[in-house]
Amino acid sequence: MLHVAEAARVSVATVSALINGTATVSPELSLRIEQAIRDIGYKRNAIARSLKMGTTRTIGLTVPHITNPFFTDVVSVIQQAFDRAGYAVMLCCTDEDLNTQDEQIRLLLDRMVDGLIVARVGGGGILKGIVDDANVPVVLLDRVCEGVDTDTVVLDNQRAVFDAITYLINLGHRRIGYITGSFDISPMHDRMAGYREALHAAGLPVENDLVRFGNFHEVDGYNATMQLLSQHDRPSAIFSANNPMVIGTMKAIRDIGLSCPEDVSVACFDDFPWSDVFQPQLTTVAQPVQAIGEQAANLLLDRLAGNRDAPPRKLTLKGRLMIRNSCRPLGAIAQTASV
Amino acid sequence: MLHVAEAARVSVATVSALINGTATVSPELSLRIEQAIRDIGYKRNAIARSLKMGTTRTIGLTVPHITNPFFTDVVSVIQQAFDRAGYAVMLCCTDEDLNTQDEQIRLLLDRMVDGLIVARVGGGGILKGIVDDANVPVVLLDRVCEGVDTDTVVLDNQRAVFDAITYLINLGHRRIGYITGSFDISPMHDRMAGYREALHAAGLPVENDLVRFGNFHEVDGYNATMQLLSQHDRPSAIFSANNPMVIGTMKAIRDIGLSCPEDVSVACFDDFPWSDVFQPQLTTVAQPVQAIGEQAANLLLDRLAGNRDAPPRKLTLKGRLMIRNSCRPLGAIAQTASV
DNA sequence: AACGCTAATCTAAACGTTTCGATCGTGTCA
DNA sequence: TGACACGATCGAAACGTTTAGATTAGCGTT
Repeated sequence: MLHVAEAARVSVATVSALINGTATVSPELSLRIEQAIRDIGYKRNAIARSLKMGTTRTIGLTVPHITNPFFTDVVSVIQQAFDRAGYAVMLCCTDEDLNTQDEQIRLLLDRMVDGLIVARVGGGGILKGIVDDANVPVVLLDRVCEGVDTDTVVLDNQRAVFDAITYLINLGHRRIGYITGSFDISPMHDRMAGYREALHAAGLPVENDLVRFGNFHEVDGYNATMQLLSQHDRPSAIFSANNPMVIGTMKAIRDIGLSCPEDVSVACFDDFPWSDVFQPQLTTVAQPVQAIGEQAANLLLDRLAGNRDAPPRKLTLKGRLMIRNSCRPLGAIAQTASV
Repeated sequence: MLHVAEAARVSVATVSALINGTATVSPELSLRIEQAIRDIGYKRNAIARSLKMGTTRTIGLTVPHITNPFFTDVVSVIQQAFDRAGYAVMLCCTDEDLNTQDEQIRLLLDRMVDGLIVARVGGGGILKGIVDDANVPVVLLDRVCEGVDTDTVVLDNQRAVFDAITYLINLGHRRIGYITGSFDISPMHDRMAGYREALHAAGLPVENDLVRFGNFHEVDGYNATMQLLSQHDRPSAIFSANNPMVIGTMKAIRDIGLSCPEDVSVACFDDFPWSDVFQPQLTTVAQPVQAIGEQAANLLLDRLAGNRDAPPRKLTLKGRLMIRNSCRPLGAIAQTASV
């Protein structure tokens, strides 16, 4: 900028005024300055600007896994929204690990991001402190956090799973296996509640033998399914509360010599673009990824636009059961409803 | 930092020296300073540091689509690598659009990223100028760029497709449809060359009717496949040069009332985690995503470590044909090789 | 006792912006 | 004609660091 000012024989203040339109500068000088900018190929240094202005026009976004199509879709939508608003996005993967998450958040804060969207992992961590400091606005995505009072976008997980399990029950299933991730994160907790609620509503018992834990990876789904299917009285249906794990479930069913949906019905959380066309076509709970991403972006953009003191807003969106052919009717019902 | 210095009754220079270990500071002052840092909860401002140091320890990464699992996987690996090295990653999606890409790159450069990894789109743009300026190191990923001479990691696309098409030919297929993206980007060009080469090697003609263009989206694959299959002499096999389009291909096959592999064999580029278990199990060309990501990261990290003047390094990796059951033997061969 | 050496610490300039307040013509009005 | 307002421009401080070079104190040598 100094060089531009010299070349145009004006002060840096005038150059800045012209660039930002913060003061009127005469047509004559404007011309000279613009010429100098072109000649020199000047580009404003955003770092210096950030330092002075105290804002980076950058937000931080952390997700547990970037290879999970659900997060990918949401990230994509958020990206586009902030892109339109002239913000850059720093994306971090926390790998479902609390320490990593804390580290990433610290990194982002050090870099003076203007806001944070967090699909958090685990319980605790530095998140609460950051939200309470209220210095940078935080939006929680997909996963709420007890004691952390800030803008939030979540799914009505309990209801979504309730619907899915009820669907299975209506098909005649009585022993329904359930594969969950750690209850540390709210969706897993709420989804489990949906499972229980549906069973209760149908007068069915919640059997510990039918619930298995996994850590969000394909291999965990595989192991959990193996355990479920090795039981003497194996479940006739399995619901996977998390999408990467369902691949493992399908592999386990195959490896054990069974097939879906003939021997075992399967449904899971999160939809896939290919679910419609490959067999079995998975029955899934589809999340409104577009809406989730947009709402999260809007909440944060609103805070960034200056609306700092509004009370925390909690948005709850509805999932949608996508019925396909991976669940088969059982018993008497099979006669009439078979595909 | 000023506050810390005052609280510890030392100069800011001493605080800086302690934090960075750039000079020895007495145990006594160290103690006082550390105490003050804790009391105040001081965090070094990375922006101010960047301004002074001329380095942000942040790199820019642009990909055409973040929802494409191939890029997702690669991004994930790159992320981890830079994470380990203490760098942050700014991820941008260019949406397969040259203008967007130029804008994103400018944005990243304004923010003083230390390096750039680009899975570029289209031809031309500002990329060449940036590489030639040699101010910030650039690594090209997945897609080379004529006239842009810099570090590159690509697949041997021609060979990979040659192998896949040859496999189809060996199964007895003679009319093989081919769905490609725009030749603006090198992989599409090279993959097409592999298609031609394989046909030539087998003494088969390259028929224009069998080649269709799409723009990397599912719907493009759908339309292209519809056209291919509506021909009077329809192909017995279809190869999709790009992974999102293959979903469209499968949908078109279904919608037109045919099935895979009975009526039409299908193979495509890029592997999926679910290919192993859903039917038909797609025969694919798997890219070594882990290696691609790691190599790209290493190339850039090496430049960032100071190795600036080494001549551009071009890495070419090999794809691997994953044979599953989406392609069926045709004619005489069918007798012996049928699954 | 004067000197030099070393280690510890500090002062102040710099990085590239933005912005407040000052300055300087110029034209208007009483 | 003098006072005044106004528009255009500028000088300089500030943002929070790093760092070169200055300063100081302590200590062993001669």
